[in-house]
Amino acid sequence: MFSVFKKYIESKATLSDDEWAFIESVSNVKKFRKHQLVLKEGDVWNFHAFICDGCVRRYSTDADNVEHTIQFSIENWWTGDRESLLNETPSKLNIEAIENTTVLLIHKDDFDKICEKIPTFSSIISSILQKSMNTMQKRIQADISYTAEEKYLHFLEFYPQLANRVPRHMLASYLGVTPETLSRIRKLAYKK
Amino acid sequence: MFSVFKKYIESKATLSDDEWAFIESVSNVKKFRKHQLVLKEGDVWNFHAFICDGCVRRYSTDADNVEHTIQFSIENWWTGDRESLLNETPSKLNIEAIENTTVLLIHKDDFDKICEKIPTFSSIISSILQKSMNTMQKRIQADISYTAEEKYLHFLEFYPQLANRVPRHMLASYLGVTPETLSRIRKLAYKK
DNA sequence: CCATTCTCTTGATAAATGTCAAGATTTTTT
DNA sequence: AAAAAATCTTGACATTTATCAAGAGAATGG
Repeated sequence: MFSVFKKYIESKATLSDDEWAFIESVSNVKKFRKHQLVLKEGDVWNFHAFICDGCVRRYSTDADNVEHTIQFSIENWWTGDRESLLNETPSKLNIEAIENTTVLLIHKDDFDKICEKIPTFSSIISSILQKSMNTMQKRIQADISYTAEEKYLHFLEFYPQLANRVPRHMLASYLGVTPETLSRIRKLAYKK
Repeated sequence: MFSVFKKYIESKATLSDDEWAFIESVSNVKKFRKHQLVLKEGDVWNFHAFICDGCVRRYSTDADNVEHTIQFSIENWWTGDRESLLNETPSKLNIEAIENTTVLLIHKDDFDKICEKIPTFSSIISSILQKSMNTMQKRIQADISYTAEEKYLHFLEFYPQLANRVPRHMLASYLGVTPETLSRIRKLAYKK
């Protein structure tokens, strides 16, 4: 599964064999069954995590025990809890495999070493961060501007692969509506 | 006004006189009157922008000409349009001074040079980016989890300085509700 | 393959928020 | 200081979304 990661990085820049050897030496490939937690609320998150295969969702649980899905991540995306990673505080999030999933984990200390040793890698990562910020900003824009129906259609447009892959009640919690509302929206959208 | 920026950076790390001289040589301090646009939709944004004094808001305008405030930034924060900066595409956003505002602008090419020459600076910036991502994520969580009233109270809690500084209709558009709804929420919140 | 559990949909009703219109208040301009 | 413009609030009503309850449908485990 390391090859998936290698292919992903090499689509952005070329690294030497030595560099790859180092990266591989600090990489851990771990498999999670559907429903297993990659990160459990309360634990400190110490990794950078790349999805080689499968699908996970990041979510928080509110005072009424309702789950709110912050993000879905599929193969060739990253996941994790940046807040816990950065501040070394217990995470307030859960990350759950919603399919059988293979994750490549690199401990943050090792990750920092890679970035130090390999400036190319470092700049790839920073460009990924930038893109990820753009994505988050678009999400915020959608959240404050759109009606529930518009949010759903927007999601379909931007993540068509995901719409059929994630359970609907999780999609509802991602969009910030109840499953019932999503169900009704879908019914209306079909008619059009 | 350069001193404000210097003080901000020096609260995080120390740079040499030479390094400061270089940074200052590529910095542009620009003043904006209340209501003036720092960035106009359609223009390409080429800068990194630090607010020395004042307050701006970043907003988009939707198909019905309704404005949606994405973020407020005051002194000691950054502003700009990362998407336009990164992709060199016309911006879809406006940035408006909502007070008389002083901004320190550094052209992206110069900014990249600073980061190359001064690794300390570069790592300060990347840690700021990380924090900013955490903030955005919390915003997303609030947007999908909270009722309008909770969003307002949450805003008061996290940005007490801002609540009295920004016009209410802009705050409403930041929270994703109409000015009328915000007005009613405030009335209820007082009673409690 | 059946039973159980989980997920999705539908209906009835309640609650939250939006829309439109008008008046009060504040700010800006002259 | 007065007039004009912009902002904020309030009321009546419409629309959207949530809640609760029930049943249909799908996935899961023995």
